[in-house]
Amino acid sequence: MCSDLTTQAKIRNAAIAHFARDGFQKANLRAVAATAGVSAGLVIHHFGSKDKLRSACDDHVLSVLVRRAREDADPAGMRGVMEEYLADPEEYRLQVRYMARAIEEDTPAAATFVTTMVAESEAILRAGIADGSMHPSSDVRALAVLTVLTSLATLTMPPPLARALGCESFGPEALRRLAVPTLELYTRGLYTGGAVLDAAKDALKETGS
Amino acid sequence: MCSDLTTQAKIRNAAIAHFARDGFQKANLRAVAATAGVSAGLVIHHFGSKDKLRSACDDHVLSVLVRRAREDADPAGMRGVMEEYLADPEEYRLQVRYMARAIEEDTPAAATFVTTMVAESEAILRAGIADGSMHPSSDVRALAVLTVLTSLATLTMPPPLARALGCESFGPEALRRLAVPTLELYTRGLYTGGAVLDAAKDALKETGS
DNA sequence: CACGCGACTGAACATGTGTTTAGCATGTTG
DNA sequence: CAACATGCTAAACACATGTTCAGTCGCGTG
Repeated sequence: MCSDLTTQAKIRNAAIAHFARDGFQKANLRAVAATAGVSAGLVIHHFGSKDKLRSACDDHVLSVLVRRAREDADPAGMRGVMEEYLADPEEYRLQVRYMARAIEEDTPAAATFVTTMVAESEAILRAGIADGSMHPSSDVRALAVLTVLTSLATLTMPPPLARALGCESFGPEALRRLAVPTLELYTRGLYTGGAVLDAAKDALKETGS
Repeated sequence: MCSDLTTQAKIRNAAIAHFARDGFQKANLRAVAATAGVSAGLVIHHFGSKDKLRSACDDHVLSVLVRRAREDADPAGMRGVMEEYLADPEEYRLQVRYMARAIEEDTPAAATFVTTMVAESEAILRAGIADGSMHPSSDVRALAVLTVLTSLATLTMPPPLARALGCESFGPEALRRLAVPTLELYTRGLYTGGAVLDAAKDALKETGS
Protein backbone atom coordinates (compact mmCIF):
# COMPACT_ATOMS: atom_id res chain seq x y z
CA MET A 1 0.00 0.00 0.00
CA CYS A 2 1.38 3.39 -0.93
CA SER A 3 1.29 5.62 2.13
CA ASP A 4 0.98 8.79 0.09
CA LEU A 5 -2.77 8.78 0.30
CA THR A 6 -5.24 11.38 1.39
CA THR A 7 -6.03 11.06 5.05
CA GLN A 8 -9.61 10.52 4.05
CA ALA A 9 -8.56 7.64 1.84
CA LYS A 10 -6.41 6.14 4.59
CA ILE A 11 -9.35 6.27 6.96
CA ARG A 12 -11.68 4.81 4.36
CA ASN A 13 -9.35 1.92 3.64
CA ALA A 14 -8.87 1.20 7.31
CA ALA A 15 -12.62 1.23 7.75
CA ILE A 16 -13.13 -1.16 4.85
CA ALA A 17 -10.66 -3.55 6.39
CA HIS A 18 -12.33 -3.40 9.80
CA PHE A 19 -15.87 -3.63 8.48
CA ALA A 20 -14.90 -6.58 6.32
CA ARG A 21 -13.17 -8.39 9.13
CA ASP A 22 -15.45 -7.66 12.06
CA GLY A 23 -18.73 -6.49 10.57
CA PHE A 24 -20.18 -3.03 10.80
CA GLN A 25 -21.51 -3.32 14.33
CA LYS A 26 -18.49 -4.90 15.93
CA ALA A 27 -16.02 -2.57 14.27
CA ASN A 28 -15.43 0.54 16.37
CA LEU A 29 -14.27 3.92 15.29
CA ARG A 30 -11.35 4.12 17.66
CA ALA A 31 -9.86 0.94 16.24
CA VAL A 32 -10.42 2.17 12.70
CA ALA A 33 -8.81 5.47 13.60
CA ALA A 34 -5.88 3.64 15.18
CA THR A 35 -5.07 1.56 12.09
CA ALA A 36 -5.44 4.71 10.01
CA GLY A 37 -3.03 6.42 12.39
CA VAL A 38 -5.39 9.22 13.35
CA SER A 39 -7.70 10.13 16.19
CA ALA A 40 -11.30 9.02 16.53
CA GLY A 41 -12.55 12.54 16.28
CA LEU A 42 -10.97 13.03 12.89
CA VAL A 43 -12.92 10.16 11.44
CA ILE A 44 -16.12 11.93 12.35
CA HIS A 45 -14.67 15.25 11.25
CA HIS A 46 -14.19 13.87 7.74
CA PHE A 47 -17.19 11.60 7.37
CA GLY A 48 -19.79 13.00 9.73
CA SER A 49 -20.82 9.73 11.35
CA LYS A 50 -20.14 6.04 11.38
CA ASP A 51 -23.06 5.50 9.02
CA LYS A 52 -21.83 8.04 6.53
CA LEU A 53 -18.41 6.40 6.73
CA ARG A 54 -20.05 3.14 5.89
CA SER A 55 -21.77 4.69 2.90
CA ALA A 56 -18.47 6.03 1.64
CA CYS A 57 -16.89 2.60 1.99
CA ASP A 58 -19.86 1.00 0.26
CA ASP A 59 -19.62 3.30 -2.69
CA HIS A 60 -15.88 2.88 -3.00
CA VAL A 61 -15.90 -0.91 -2.85
CA LEU A 62 -18.86 -1.01 -5.18
CA SER A 63 -17.13 1.05 -7.83
CA VAL A 64 -13.90 -0.92 -7.61
CA LEU A 65 -15.64 -4.25 -7.74
CA VAL A 66 -17.99 -3.35 -10.57
CA ARG A 67 -15.14 -1.95 -12.62
CA ARG A 68 -13.18 -5.16 -12.14
CA ALA A 69 -16.15 -7.32 -12.94
CA ARG A 70 -16.72 -5.46 -16.18
CA GLU A 71 -13.10 -5.73 -17.15
CA ASP A 72 -12.96 -9.49 -17.07
CA ALA A 73 -16.45 -10.60 -17.88
CA ASP A 74 -15.98 -14.28 -18.57
CA PRO A 75 -18.22 -17.24 -19.21
CA ALA A 76 -19.93 -18.85 -16.24
CA GLY A 77 -20.98 -15.88 -14.25
CA MET A 78 -18.15 -14.96 -11.98
CA ARG A 79 -15.48 -17.21 -13.34
CA GLY A 80 -13.41 -14.18 -14.16
CA VAL A 81 -13.82 -13.01 -10.64
CA MET A 82 -12.63 -16.38 -9.40
CA GLU A 83 -9.55 -16.30 -11.55
CA GLU A 84 -8.59 -12.94 -10.24
CA TYR A 85 -9.25 -14.28 -6.78
CA LEU A 86 -6.89 -17.17 -7.40
CA ALA A 87 -4.15 -14.73 -8.31
CA ASP A 88 -4.96 -13.33 -4.90
CA PRO A 89 -4.13 -9.77 -4.28
CA GLU A 90 -4.96 -9.57 -0.61
CA GLU A 91 -6.86 -6.40 -1.29
CA TYR A 92 -9.30 -8.18 -3.53
CA ARG A 93 -10.16 -10.75 -0.87
CA LEU A 94 -10.91 -7.88 1.43
CA GLN A 95 -13.26 -6.17 -0.96
CA VAL A 96 -15.19 -9.32 -1.77
CA ARG A 97 -15.56 -10.03 1.90
CA TYR A 98 -16.69 -6.48 2.49
CA MET A 99 -19.29 -6.74 -0.21
CA ALA A 100 -20.54 -10.03 1.17
CA ARG A 101 -21.08 -8.34 4.53
CA ALA A 102 -22.86 -5.48 2.81
CA ILE A 103 -25.12 -7.94 1.02
CA GLU A 104 -26.03 -9.64 4.27
CA GLU A 105 -27.02 -6.31 5.72
CA ASP A 106 -28.86 -5.29 2.58
CA THR A 107 -27.07 -2.03 1.91
CA PRO A 108 -28.07 0.07 -1.11
CA ALA A 109 -24.65 -0.41 -2.68
CA ALA A 110 -24.99 -4.14 -2.19
CA ALA A 111 -28.29 -4.11 -4.04
CA THR A 112 -26.65 -2.34 -6.95
CA PHE A 113 -23.79 -4.80 -6.91
CA VAL A 114 -26.07 -7.82 -6.90
CA THR A 115 -28.25 -6.41 -9.64
CA THR A 116 -25.20 -5.79 -11.79
CA MET A 117 -23.77 -9.22 -11.21
CA VAL A 118 -26.99 -11.04 -11.88
CA ALA A 119 -27.59 -9.07 -15.05
CA GLU A 120 -24.11 -9.78 -16.28
CA SER A 121 -24.41 -13.45 -15.43
CA GLU A 122 -27.70 -13.69 -17.22
CA ALA A 123 -26.25 -12.09 -20.33
CA ILE A 124 -23.34 -14.50 -20.30
CA LEU A 125 -25.66 -17.47 -19.88
CA ARG A 126 -27.93 -16.34 -22.70
CA ALA A 127 -24.92 -15.86 -24.95
CA GLY A 128 -23.60 -19.30 -24.06
CA ILE A 129 -26.94 -20.90 -24.73
CA ALA A 130 -27.27 -19.06 -28.01
CA ASP A 131 -23.88 -20.19 -29.29
CA GLY A 132 -24.47 -23.72 -28.12
CA SER A 133 -21.72 -23.87 -25.52
CA MET A 134 -24.23 -24.13 -22.70
CA HIS A 135 -27.35 -26.17 -22.19
CA PRO A 136 -30.60 -24.25 -22.37
CA SER A 137 -32.36 -23.69 -19.07
CA SER A 138 -36.01 -23.50 -18.19
CA ASP A 139 -35.34 -20.33 -16.19
CA VAL A 140 -32.22 -18.45 -17.15
CA ARG A 141 -32.85 -15.72 -14.61
CA ALA A 142 -33.01 -18.15 -11.75
CA LEU A 143 -29.91 -19.87 -13.05
CA ALA A 144 -28.10 -16.55 -13.07
CA VAL A 145 -29.11 -15.91 -9.48
CA LEU A 146 -27.93 -19.38 -8.56
CA THR A 147 -24.60 -18.75 -10.22
CA VAL A 148 -24.01 -15.50 -8.42
CA LEU A 149 -25.16 -16.98 -5.15
CA THR A 150 -22.81 -19.95 -5.29
CA SER A 151 -19.90 -17.85 -6.50
CA LEU A 152 -20.39 -15.44 -3.67
CA ALA A 153 -20.80 -18.24 -1.17
CA THR A 154 -17.62 -19.88 -2.37
CA LEU A 155 -15.60 -16.69 -2.23
CA THR A 156 -16.72 -15.97 1.31
CA MET A 157 -16.65 -19.51 2.56
CA PRO A 158 -16.87 -19.48 6.34
CA PRO A 159 -14.03 -21.03 8.34
CA PRO A 160 -15.83 -24.22 9.41
CA LEU A 161 -16.40 -25.24 5.80
CA ALA A 162 -12.85 -24.36 4.87
CA ARG A 163 -11.64 -26.60 7.66
CA ALA A 164 -13.81 -29.41 6.36
CA LEU A 165 -11.64 -29.10 3.29
CA GLY A 166 -8.47 -29.36 5.30
CA CYS A 167 -7.56 -25.71 5.02
CA GLU A 168 -7.09 -23.64 8.11
CA SER A 169 -9.18 -20.86 6.61
CA PHE A 170 -10.43 -19.92 3.22
CA GLY A 171 -7.93 -18.79 0.63
CA PRO A 172 -6.53 -19.61 -2.77
CA GLU A 173 -5.72 -23.10 -1.57
CA ALA A 174 -9.33 -23.92 -0.76
CA LEU A 175 -10.51 -22.32 -3.97
CA ARG A 176 -8.12 -24.42 -6.01
CA ARG A 177 -9.39 -27.51 -4.31
CA LEU A 178 -12.98 -26.63 -5.16
CA ALA A 179 -12.35 -25.55 -8.74
CA VAL A 180 -12.19 -28.94 -10.42
CA PRO A 181 -15.17 -30.55 -8.64
CA THR A 182 -17.19 -27.44 -9.38
CA LEU A 183 -16.37 -27.52 -13.05
CA GLU A 184 -16.96 -31.27 -13.18
CA LEU A 185 -20.40 -30.56 -11.84
CA TYR A 186 -20.87 -27.82 -14.40
CA THR A 187 -19.88 -30.07 -17.32
CA ARG A 188 -21.33 -33.48 -16.44
CA GLY A 189 -23.82 -32.73 -13.71
CA LEU A 190 -24.11 -34.95 -10.69
CA TYR A 191 -26.92 -37.39 -11.43
CA THR A 192 -26.54 -40.01 -14.16
CA GLY A 193 -30.28 -40.06 -14.83
CA GLY A 194 -33.17 -37.62 -14.82
CA ALA A 195 -35.16 -39.31 -12.10
CA VAL A 196 -34.52 -36.73 -9.40
CA LEU A 197 -35.32 -33.82 -11.70
CA ASP A 198 -38.54 -35.42 -12.87
CA ALA A 199 -39.58 -36.21 -9.35
CA ALA A 200 -38.99 -32.63 -8.33
CA LYS A 201 -40.99 -31.31 -11.24
CA ASP A 202 -43.89 -33.54 -10.29
CA ALA A 203 -43.65 -32.53 -6.67
CA LEU A 204 -43.70 -28.87 -7.61
CA LYS A 205 -46.64 -29.33 -9.93
CA GLU A 206 -48.68 -30.71 -7.03
CA THR A 207 -47.72 -28.03 -4.54
CA GLY A 208 -47.55 -25.29 -7.10
CA SER A 209 -51.25 -24.74 -7.66
CA MET B 1 -45.93 -22.01 20.21
CA CYS B 2 -47.23 -23.71 23.30
CA SER B 3 -46.93 -21.32 26.19
CA ASP B 4 -46.59 -24.10 28.78
CA LEU B 5 -42.83 -24.03 28.57
CA THR B 6 -40.20 -23.63 31.22
CA THR B 7 -39.24 -20.01 31.62
CA GLN B 8 -35.74 -21.02 30.66
CA ALA B 9 -37.06 -22.52 27.44
CA LYS B 10 -39.11 -19.43 26.69
CA ILE B 11 -36.03 -17.27 27.15
CA ARG B 12 -33.93 -19.60 25.04
CA ASN B 13 -36.45 -19.58 22.20
CA ALA B 14 -36.76 -15.83 22.30
CA ALA B 15 -32.99 -15.56 22.22
CA ILE B 16 -32.74 -17.91 19.25
CA ALA B 17 -35.23 -15.77 17.38
CA HIS B 18 -33.39 -12.56 18.14
CA PHE B 19 -29.93 -13.96 17.45
CA ALA B 20 -31.15 -15.39 14.16
CA ARG B 21 -32.83 -12.18 13.09
CA ASP B 22 -30.33 -9.57 14.30
CA GLY B 23 -27.11 -11.43 14.92
CA PHE B 24 -25.48 -12.02 18.26
CA GLN B 25 -23.98 -8.57 18.66
CA LYS B 26 -26.97 -6.54 17.64
CA ALA B 27 -29.43 -8.55 19.69
CA ASN B 28 -29.75 -7.14 23.20
CA LEU B 29 -30.80 -8.87 26.34
CA ARG B 30 -33.60 -6.46 27.19
CA ALA B 31 -35.32 -7.13 23.89
CA VAL B 32 -34.89 -10.86 24.31
CA ALA B 33 -36.28 -10.60 27.81
CA ALA B 34 -39.20 -8.56 26.51
CA THR B 35 -40.27 -11.09 23.89
CA ALA B 36 -39.86 -13.81 26.49
CA GLY B 37 -42.06 -11.75 28.79
CA VAL B 38 -39.52 -11.50 31.58
CA SER B 39 -37.01 -9.00 32.91
CA ALA B 40 -33.47 -8.59 31.70
CA GLY B 41 -32.06 -9.65 35.02
CA LEU B 42 -33.78 -12.98 34.87
CA VAL B 43 -32.04 -13.89 31.67
CA ILE B 44 -28.71 -13.53 33.41
CA HIS B 45 -30.07 -15.26 36.49
CA HIS B 46 -30.82 -18.35 34.44
CA PHE B 47 -27.95 -18.37 31.98
CA GLY B 48 -25.18 -16.47 33.73
CA SER B 49 -24.21 -14.25 30.82
CA LYS B 50 -25.06 -13.40 27.26
CA ASP B 51 -22.30 -15.70 26.04
CA LYS B 52 -23.55 -18.63 28.07
CA LEU B 53 -27.01 -17.93 26.72
CA ARG B 54 -25.59 -18.13 23.26
CA SER B 55 -23.96 -21.44 24.05
CA ALA B 56 -27.26 -22.81 25.28
CA CYS B 57 -28.97 -21.66 22.08
CA ASP B 58 -26.18 -23.12 19.98
CA ASP B 59 -26.47 -26.49 21.62
CA HIS B 60 -30.23 -26.53 21.35
CA VAL B 61 -30.38 -25.59 17.68
CA LEU B 62 -27.55 -27.96 16.92
CA SER B 63 -29.33 -30.91 18.47
CA VAL B 64 -32.64 -30.13 16.77
CA LEU B 65 -31.04 -29.62 13.39
CA VAL B 66 -28.82 -32.67 13.55
CA ARG B 67 -31.73 -34.83 14.63
CA ARG B 68 -33.79 -33.60 11.70
CA ALA B 69 -30.95 -34.06 9.27
CA ARG B 70 -30.48 -37.63 10.39
CA GLU B 71 -34.17 -38.39 10.12
CA ASP B 72 -34.50 -37.48 6.48
CA ALA B 73 -31.10 -38.16 5.01
CA ASP B 74 -31.78 -38.07 1.30
CA PRO B 75 -29.69 -38.19 -1.83
CA ALA B 76 -27.88 -34.99 -2.88
CA GLY B 77 -26.64 -33.78 0.44
CA MET B 78 -29.27 -31.59 1.91
CA ARG B 79 -32.15 -32.33 -0.42
CA GLY B 80 -34.10 -33.67 2.53
CA VAL B 81 -33.45 -30.49 4.35
CA MET B 82 -34.71 -28.52 1.39
CA GLU B 83 -37.91 -30.50 1.17
CA GLU B 84 -38.65 -29.88 4.79
CA TYR B 85 -37.84 -26.27 4.18
CA LEU B 86 -40.35 -26.14 1.35
CA ALA B 87 -43.03 -27.41 3.68
CA ASP B 88 -41.99 -24.38 5.69
CA PRO B 89 -42.57 -24.54 9.37
CA GLU B 90 -41.56 -21.05 10.34
CA GLU B 91 -39.56 -22.49 13.20
CA TYR B 92 -37.34 -24.40 10.83
CA ARG B 93 -36.45 -21.31 8.83
CA LEU B 94 -35.44 -19.70 12.08
CA GLN B 95 -33.15 -22.50 13.09
CA VAL B 96 -31.43 -22.69 9.74
CA ARG B 97 -30.89 -18.97 9.81
CA TYR B 98 -29.57 -19.21 13.34
CA MET B 99 -27.11 -21.89 12.36
CA ALA B 100 -25.96 -19.89 9.36
CA ARG B 101 -25.15 -17.00 11.68
CA ALA B 102 -23.34 -19.36 14.02
CA ILE B 103 -21.29 -20.68 11.11
CA GLU B 104 -20.28 -17.19 10.09
CA GLU B 105 -19.07 -16.51 13.59
CA ASP B 106 -17.35 -19.88 13.81
CA THR B 107 -19.03 -21.15 16.95
CA PRO B 108 -18.09 -24.59 18.31
CA ALA B 109 -21.61 -25.86 17.70
CA ALA B 110 -21.41 -24.61 14.14
CA ALA B 111 -18.21 -26.55 13.61
CA THR B 112 -19.94 -29.71 14.80
CA PHE B 113 -22.90 -29.02 12.57
CA VAL B 114 -20.76 -28.47 9.50
CA THR B 115 -18.67 -31.53 10.19
CA THR B 116 -21.79 -33.64 10.51
CA MET B 117 -23.35 -32.27 7.36
CA VAL B 118 -20.25 -32.68 5.26
CA ALA B 119 -19.72 -36.22 6.49
CA GLU B 120 -23.31 -37.11 5.75
CA SER B 121 -23.14 -35.51 2.32
CA GLU B 122 -19.97 -37.34 1.52
CA ALA B 123 -21.51 -40.65 2.52
CA ILE B 124 -24.51 -40.01 0.33
CA LEU B 125 -22.32 -39.05 -2.60
CA ARG B 126 -20.16 -42.14 -2.21
CA ALA B 127 -23.25 -44.31 -2.04
CA GLY B 128 -24.70 -42.66 -5.15
CA ILE B 129 -21.46 -43.11 -7.04
CA ALA B 130 -21.25 -46.72 -5.94
CA ASP B 131 -24.74 -47.59 -7.11
CA GLY B 132 -24.27 -45.73 -10.37
CA SER B 133 -26.86 -43.03 -9.82
CA MET B 134 -24.21 -40.32 -9.62
CA HIS B 135 -21.16 -39.54 -11.67
CA PRO B 136 -17.84 -40.26 -10.03
CA SER B 137 -15.88 -37.25 -8.91
CA SER B 138 -12.19 -36.58 -8.72
CA ASP B 139 -12.61 -35.26 -5.18
CA VAL B 140 -15.68 -36.46 -3.35
CA ARG B 141 -14.78 -34.60 -0.19
CA ALA B 142 -14.60 -31.29 -1.98
CA LEU B 143 -17.83 -32.06 -3.76
CA ALA B 144 -19.49 -32.71 -0.41
CA VAL B 145 -18.26 -29.38 0.90
CA LEU B 146 -19.53 -27.72 -2.23
CA THR B 147 -22.93 -29.30 -1.78
CA VAL B 148 -23.26 -28.22 1.80
CA LEU B 149 -22.01 -24.75 0.98
CA THR B 150 -24.48 -24.15 -1.82
CA SER B 151 -27.36 -25.64 0.14
CA LEU B 152 -26.62 -23.42 3.06
CA ALA B 153 -26.19 -20.39 0.84
CA THR B 154 -29.49 -21.08 -0.84
CA LEU B 155 -31.35 -21.54 2.40
CA THR B 156 -30.02 -18.30 3.79
CA MET B 157 -30.18 -16.32 0.59
CA PRO B 158 -29.76 -12.65 1.42
CA PRO B 159 -32.54 -10.22 0.47
CA PRO B 160 -30.82 -8.59 -2.51
CA LEU B 161 -30.50 -11.90 -4.30
CA ALA B 162 -34.05 -12.85 -3.46
CA ARG B 163 -35.21 -9.60 -4.97
CA ALA B 164 -33.24 -10.36 -8.13
CA LEU B 165 -35.55 -13.34 -8.33
CA GLY B 166 -38.63 -11.17 -8.01
CA CYS B 167 -39.39 -12.18 -4.45
CA GLU B 168 -39.59 -9.59 -1.74
CA SER B 169 -37.47 -11.74 0.54
CA PHE B 170 -36.36 -15.31 0.66
CA GLY B 171 -38.96 -17.97 1.38
CA PRO B 172 -40.58 -21.06 -0.06
CA GLU B 173 -41.48 -19.09 -3.18
CA ALA B 174 -37.86 -18.28 -4.02
CA LEU B 175 -36.79 -21.80 -3.19
CA ARG B 176 -39.38 -23.26 -5.53
CA ARG B 177 -38.15 -21.00 -8.26
CA LEU B 178 -34.58 -22.17 -7.78
CA ALA B 179 -35.37 -25.86 -7.42
CA VAL B 180 -35.76 -26.79 -11.08
CA PRO B 181 -32.77 -24.84 -12.43
CA THR B 182 -30.66 -26.32 -9.66
CA LEU B 183 -31.67 -29.84 -10.48
CA GLU B 184 -31.26 -29.20 -14.19
CA LEU B 185 -27.72 -28.19 -13.39
CA TYR B 186 -27.28 -31.30 -11.29
CA THR B 187 -28.51 -33.62 -14.02
CA ARG B 188 -27.20 -32.09 -17.27
CA GLY B 189 -24.53 -29.72 -16.11
CA LEU B 190 -24.15 -26.32 -17.66
CA TYR B 191 -21.50 -26.66 -20.36
CA THR B 192 -22.14 -28.75 -23.44
CA GLY B 193 -18.45 -29.53 -23.86
CA GLY B 194 -15.46 -30.22 -21.63
CA ALA B 195 -13.43 -27.26 -22.82
CA VAL B 196 -13.77 -25.15 -19.71
CA LEU B 197 -12.99 -28.04 -17.38
CA ASP B 198 -9.92 -28.99 -19.37
CA ALA B 199 -8.72 -25.42 -19.48
CA ALA B 200 -9.09 -25.14 -15.71
CA LYS B 201 -7.19 -28.38 -15.16
CA ASP B 202 -4.34 -27.09 -17.30
CA ALA B 203 -4.34 -23.75 -15.55
CA LEU B 204 -4.17 -25.44 -12.16
CA LYS B 205 -1.37 -27.72 -13.26
CA GLU B 206 0.74 -24.69 -14.11
CA THR B 207 0.03 -22.76 -10.93
CA GLY B 208 -0.14 -25.85 -8.79
CA SER B 209 3.56 -26.62 -8.52
C1' DC C 1 2.71 40.04 10.07
C1' DA C 2 -2.01 39.08 11.30
C1' DC C 3 -5.74 36.55 10.13
C1' DG C 4 -8.46 32.81 9.15
C1' DC C 5 -9.31 28.28 7.81
C1' DG C 6 -8.96 23.52 7.66
C1' DA C 7 -6.67 19.38 9.60
C1' DC C 8 -6.19 17.36 13.79
C1' DT C 9 -6.18 15.95 18.89
C1' DG C 10 -7.64 14.86 23.63
C1' DA C 11 -10.96 15.08 26.78
C1' DA C 12 -15.69 15.28 27.85
C1' DC C 13 -20.47 13.83 26.98
C1' DA C 14 -24.45 10.78 25.99
C1' DT C 15 -26.28 6.61 25.41
C1' DG C 16 -27.00 1.78 24.87
C1' DT C 17 -26.26 -2.42 27.03
C1' DG C 18 -24.26 -6.41 29.86
C1' DT C 19 -24.16 -7.30 34.58
C1' DT C 20 -24.85 -6.74 39.74
C1' DT C 21 -27.50 -6.05 43.67
C1' DA C 22 -31.16 -5.47 46.92
C1' DG C 23 -35.44 -6.72 47.62
C1' DC C 24 -40.13 -8.98 46.98
C1' DA C 25 -43.32 -12.86 46.55
C1' DT C 26 -44.26 -17.67 47.00
C1' DG C 27 -44.00 -22.12 48.33
C1' DT C 28 -41.57 -25.70 50.96
C1' DT C 29 -39.42 -27.59 55.00
C1' DG C 30 -37.98 -28.29 59.74
C1' DC D 1 -44.74 -20.54 62.63
C1' DA D 2 -40.10 -19.40 61.24
C1' DA D 3 -36.54 -19.97 58.07
C1' DC D 4 -35.05 -20.51 53.81
C1' DA D 5 -34.68 -21.47 48.86
C1' DT D 6 -36.45 -20.12 44.29
C1' DG D 7 -38.26 -17.32 40.57
C1' DC D 8 -38.48 -12.89 39.60
C1' DT D 9 -38.22 -7.53 39.23
C1' DA D 10 -36.50 -2.77 39.26
C1' DA D 11 -32.95 0.11 39.91
C1' DA D 12 -28.18 0.90 39.99
C1' DC D 13 -23.60 0.15 38.10
C1' DA D 14 -19.83 -0.36 34.71
C1' DC D 15 -18.20 0.11 30.58
C1' DA D 16 -17.82 0.45 25.57
C1' DT D 17 -18.54 3.43 21.97
C1' DG D 18 -20.54 7.12 18.85
C1' DT D 19 -20.36 11.92 18.96
C1' DT D 20 -19.32 16.75 20.42
C1' DC D 21 -16.34 20.42 21.90
C1' DA D 22 -12.61 23.44 22.85
C1' DG D 23 -8.36 24.23 21.55
C1' DT D 24 -3.76 23.60 18.92
C1' DC D 25 -0.89 23.47 14.80
C1' DG D 26 0.38 24.77 10.26
C1' DC D 27 -0.25 27.10 6.16
C1' DG D 28 -1.92 30.04 2.59
C1' DT D 29 -3.72 34.87 1.90
C1' DG D 30 -4.76 39.77 2.32
